[in-house]
Amino acid sequence: MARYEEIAQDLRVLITSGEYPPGAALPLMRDLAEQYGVSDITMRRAYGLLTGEGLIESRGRSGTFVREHPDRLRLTVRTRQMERDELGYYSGPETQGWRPLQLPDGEQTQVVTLLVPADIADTLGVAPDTRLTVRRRLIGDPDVETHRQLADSWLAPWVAEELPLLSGRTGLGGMYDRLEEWGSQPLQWREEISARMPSPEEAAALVMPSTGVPLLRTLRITYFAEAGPERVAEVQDIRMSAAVFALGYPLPRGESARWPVEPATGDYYQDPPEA
Amino acid sequence: MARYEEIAQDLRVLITSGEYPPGAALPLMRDLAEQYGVSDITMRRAYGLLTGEGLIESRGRSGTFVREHPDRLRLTVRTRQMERDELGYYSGPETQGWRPLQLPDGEQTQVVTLLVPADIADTLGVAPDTRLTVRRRLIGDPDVETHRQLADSWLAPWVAEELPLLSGRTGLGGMYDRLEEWGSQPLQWREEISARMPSPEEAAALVMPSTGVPLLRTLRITYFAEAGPERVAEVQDIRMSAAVFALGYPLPRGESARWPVEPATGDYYQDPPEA
DNA sequence: CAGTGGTCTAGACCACAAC
DNA sequence: TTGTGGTCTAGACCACTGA
Repeated sequence: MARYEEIAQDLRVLITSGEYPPGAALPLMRDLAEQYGVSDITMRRAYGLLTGEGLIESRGRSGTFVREHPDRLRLTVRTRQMERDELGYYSGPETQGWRPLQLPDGEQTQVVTLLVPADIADTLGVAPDTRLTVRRRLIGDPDVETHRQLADSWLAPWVAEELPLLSGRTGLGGMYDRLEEWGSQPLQWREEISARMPSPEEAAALVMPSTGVPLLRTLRITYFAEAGPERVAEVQDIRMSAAVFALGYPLPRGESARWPVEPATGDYYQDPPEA
Repeated sequence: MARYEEIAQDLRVLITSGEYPPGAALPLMRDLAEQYGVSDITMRRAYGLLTGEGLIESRGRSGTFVREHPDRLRLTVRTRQMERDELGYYSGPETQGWRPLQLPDGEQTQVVTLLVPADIADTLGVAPDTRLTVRRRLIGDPDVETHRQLADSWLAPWVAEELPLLSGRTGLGGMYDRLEEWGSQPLQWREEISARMPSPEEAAALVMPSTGVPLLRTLRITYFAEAGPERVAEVQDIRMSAAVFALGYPLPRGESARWPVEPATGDYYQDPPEA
């Protein structure tokens, strides 16, 4: 084990045992380096390791502290609201005050053409290197800056072709109604939850550290399945800080619904970074 | 922006634009350092940043590569099986071959007394610094070393007192039946999903990198609610690599079930690291 | 203005991978 | 054997925080 790993391990024990409780200040890097008889840089690596694990955080030039575990918002999906609403996010009493926020470019809704993330391409049934139009929104609590979610809506090409829905004043809520009329069958929804590290842009938009805290990601999939094989109409990609949110699902008693379980592909972020 | 961040950004663009596709080898650190006219260490930091984001990985001494996104297993819970089964994990056709694996100490089931993670203490209704007995298992596919889940079962103190269940040959499956008899009401289940970075021990047990890939975490909560306020009997803490697993939930049509939504507390790993 | 973390360099040695 | 990433050091300067 490398020296910096040993030191990190020492600190880990002190932190998880409660010696340094959440919020406590850690010793100065310089002091500890001297104590251990290692160089500045080696000590920094030890601290860096723990930062990457989400155990500690350095606050600018005022010290290094044990990370507090903030309360997490437990969110549940409400299907009925989803059917009416055009906002792609989790709702409930705790999200009453939520509204669209400004994206980095100053808009509330951004419509751009991007490379489709690998797992969404897979779900939509398009080639992995396809570019599609995506509708992006940032939604959250204007008063609590960390309570926000970034939501992308990807429409299947056949939907975009069949229905002139994206334009004008037809919200997504209206779209679901129209789709059901058009397909003469009810839509179904499912969600697939995963996690990965955020891109710098995502971290900035969601006001979360870009290291130590993962992104919790929900793919909300809208599809027809009643007649014949599954036909995916839309995939919403909802991203939020895993330090701030937890997602809840009731488990119905008895046999739960199932769907095809072919392996999904993973993804990593595909947003075009500003070069 | 620091020099190493600029360089990382350059590489990010090359990777997400497909210039360096998944699996491709990145230039040697030494070469790039020379090209950019920076020191070795600065270039290492740039690479380290991208590693922490999960974009690239270095394979020992054979080079640095763009991370492949492996197929993710999409898992669904089957409630019926859960009622019968004593194994705390997600099941379905793709987990047919799964069985208990050996924990680092060589056992299949480890029963130890540990500090309760903050969010589980909260759910169980015990003080944050309580120590409780936990039953730990590692379950997975013996043939695919990354297909594994680490599951801890925490019993509420009142359950441990009321029923002599932990000992002997009474599995958890049996426990649920007995609990329902005892309480003369059906048990209910819900799941709360979150993510955080793994501890080194968790990363080792789950055969995942300890950096760049988050841990996907499910709290499966067993409780009585029919008569009076909610009474939590057990919390299972199921952890898996977010690069390998995604969790799926069907959304029932209409009003979905709800439960109390007080903020949950966050957690970080509390396992006793070997000092 | 002192304290503290952030960045950067030049140079060195090691250990394992792949041939 | 060579290539490659991993680790470590001593020393320096910067920039923001907070008294």
